[in-house]
Formats: sequence, C-alpha cells, structure tokens
Amino acid sequence: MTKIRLDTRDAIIEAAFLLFAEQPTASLGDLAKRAGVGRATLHRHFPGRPELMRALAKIAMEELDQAVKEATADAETFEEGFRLAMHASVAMASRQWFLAHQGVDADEEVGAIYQASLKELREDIDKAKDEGFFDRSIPTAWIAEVHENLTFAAWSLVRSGEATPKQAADLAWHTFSQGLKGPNR
Amino acid sequence: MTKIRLDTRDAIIEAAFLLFAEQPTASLGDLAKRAGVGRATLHRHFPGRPELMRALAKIAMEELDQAVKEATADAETFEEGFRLAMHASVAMASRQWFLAHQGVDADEEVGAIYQASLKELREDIDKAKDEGFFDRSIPTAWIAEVHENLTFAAWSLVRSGEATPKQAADLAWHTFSQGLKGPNR
DNA sequence: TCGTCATGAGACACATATGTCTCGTATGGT
DNA sequence: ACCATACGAGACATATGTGTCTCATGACGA
Repeated sequence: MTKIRLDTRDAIIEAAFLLFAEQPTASLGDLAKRAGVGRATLHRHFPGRPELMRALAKIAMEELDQAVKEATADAETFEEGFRLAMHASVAMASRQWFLAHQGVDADEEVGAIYQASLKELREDIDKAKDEGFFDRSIPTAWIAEVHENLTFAAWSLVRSGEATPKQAADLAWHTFSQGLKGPNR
Repeated sequence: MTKIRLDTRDAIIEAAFLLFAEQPTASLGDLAKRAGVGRATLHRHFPGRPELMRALAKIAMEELDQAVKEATADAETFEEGFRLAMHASVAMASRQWFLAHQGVDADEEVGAIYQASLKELREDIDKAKDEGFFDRSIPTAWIAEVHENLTFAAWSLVRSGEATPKQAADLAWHTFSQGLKGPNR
C-alpha cells in the first residue's frame, strides 16, 4: 500500500536545496515547478513554508552529519580525517549551504546544532594544530571559515560543469592543506 | 536647498547590502526598519523592489570595480596586484556578495559586466601562471573560485568580530598565495 | 523669522504568495 | 479487474508584501 510517494518527496527536497541556493526568494510555486510537482502536492508533503524550511534544515543536518561521520569513521590521522571530511562536505554541499545560509532562520534548534558542529570542527582544528598540521599563528576561526568556504567554492565549480565532485574536492583539499600548512609538513 | 538627503540614501544602500546578505527574503519593511527610515521614504528613493535591486547591483559593481582598480593601479607584479586586489575585495565584500548572489537576478546587464570582470580575473590568473606564481596543474577556474570564496570567508570572519578587515584580508591572502603556489615561490 | 521640502507615520488599494478545497486521473497493490 | 490513494489542475479565500497617498513635523536655507 503506497502512501506518499517517496520519489515525490525526494524530488521536492532535492529541488528545494538547489533552487533556494540559486534563488532564496523563490516562491513555493517556483519550487513545485522545479520539482515537477503540483503545488497542492507540495502542501500535502509540507503544510507550509516554515514547515518545509524546518524539514529541510533537519534533513540537511542529518545527512551532512551522517556523511561526514561515515567518511571519517576510519581515519587514523587528522590529515586523513580532514581530507575525507572535505570530500564528504563537497558531496553534501547543497545541504551545508542551506544550513549556513537559512539554517538558523528555518529552525532555531537545528541552527544551534549546526553551530555546535562548527565548534567541534574548531576543536579538531586545535588538536591538529598540536600535531603541527596547521600553522599555529593562523586563527582557528579562520581555518574553519576556509574549510566551509572552500567547500562552497568546490560546489560552485561542480555546478558550473568545470569539474567532477571528486576533482573539485581534491582541489579544495589541496588548497586547504597547502594554504594553512603547519611546521610538520 | 536640500534635496533628497544623501545620508538617508546611503543608509538604505548600506543596510540593504548587509540585510539582504543575512536574509535574502527580507521585505522592504524590514529594510526600512534596518535602515532607520520610513517605508514611504524608501519608495521615494527607489520606486520599487526591482528598481532598488537594480540600483544596488549597479552601485555594487561600480564601487567594487573602482576599489580594485584604485588598489591595484600601481602594482608592479602580479603577486602584488593579487594581494592588493584581495584587500580591496574584502573591504567591498558586501558588494561582491550581492553581485555574486543577486547580481544577475537584479540586473541582467550588470550581471553580464560582473561575469566579464570574472573573465578578466581568469585572464590575469593565466598570466600569473606564466610567471610561475600559480601552479599550472591547478585549473584557472578553481583559482578564481578560491579568490572569490576566500573573500567571503574573510568577510564572515570580520562580521563575527573575530578579526579586523585588514587581519582577515591578510589571512585570506596567505591562504590564497600558499594554497595555490607555483614553482617560482 | 519664514518658507521650503525631505521625512515618518499611518491609512489605503493593489499585487502576489500562500493555503485549502474539489474533482478527475493514474498508479500500484490486492 | 477492482479498489485505494497519491497525484495534477485549477478554483477559491486569505495573508503578506508592495506601492500610493495624505498629513503633520522638523530641519535647513533664505
């Protein structure tokens, strides 16, 4: 017995991440069109705009978190961990973009969780500093910013068709690791 | 005889760049409040939302272009040129953000000009590659993306209060130059 | 001091986006 | 083949944002 078609829901979600990244002011009608779905159907899945945004924030957080955790599960060094996290982040860049730019607005709780994950990142950066992976004279906050924004840069490159996700992630990793290099490298 | 107060107009423009960067869906009422002006006054300066966005796009393009041109006027090497351009870009980051994320939408013509300026940037990057400043194996498109996104990273750091514009720009420059380093450095 | 004019506040009409509903259709499970 | 139900299309009411107008106020220059 088929309840709500998962295909439809997924199509809406995927279209939403891409559309709202391109046009944050897009209407629900625009979204329905982009998802190839009727406007009424959109409301069957998500009662209203706030609920949709909250759901997107939650989904984005879960998927991003899981992707990074899975990717870095068997990393033995901070270097390997950051490299794998970068690849996972690029693959989930649409989610991270949403969280960074609509997250707090959409759902305060998810926004707080995202902030907490950024804090974790900064703690890992500090530990990596201890191992000489990052230059101590470079502020941790800057390294975190670079990590996030190079992810977006890679995503942009992918969307423009000038690189595959893997190629873009490799470039991001190269720039990240070389651009913030510490004494032990 | 005082015509339209430039103070008011400038307050609106400045508030608009900051507000629309934080909340792209903000209403004109929100903008008026943020700028500390009445909603009617906003309409006296800019007839409607599309006109406001067009004006912002035009202003952003002019100010960014002039700032970069002035800063790099007496640069003798590509290295110095890129470094000065980075500082100028960070100072004008709110303008660059608007152009990158609302520019085409706001005004097709300005959008085209912005794209042209990015093309110029890529040409300069290619020339700098010839001098060994950038690694030849790194795609020019990636270097351009990094330039833009490190600017945003620096702006973010400034807004969070964790660095002054100068400090942030220095960090961005360091990461940019080290992260994309060519054989001659 | 006086007059001009930009402004803020608020009322108003209008446009667009949002949310609900109905109905006919198609799809998938039984 | 039958039935349940998710769906698209479209009509409709409502909410929110947008744009216009009026009027009182205050600042500035003459």
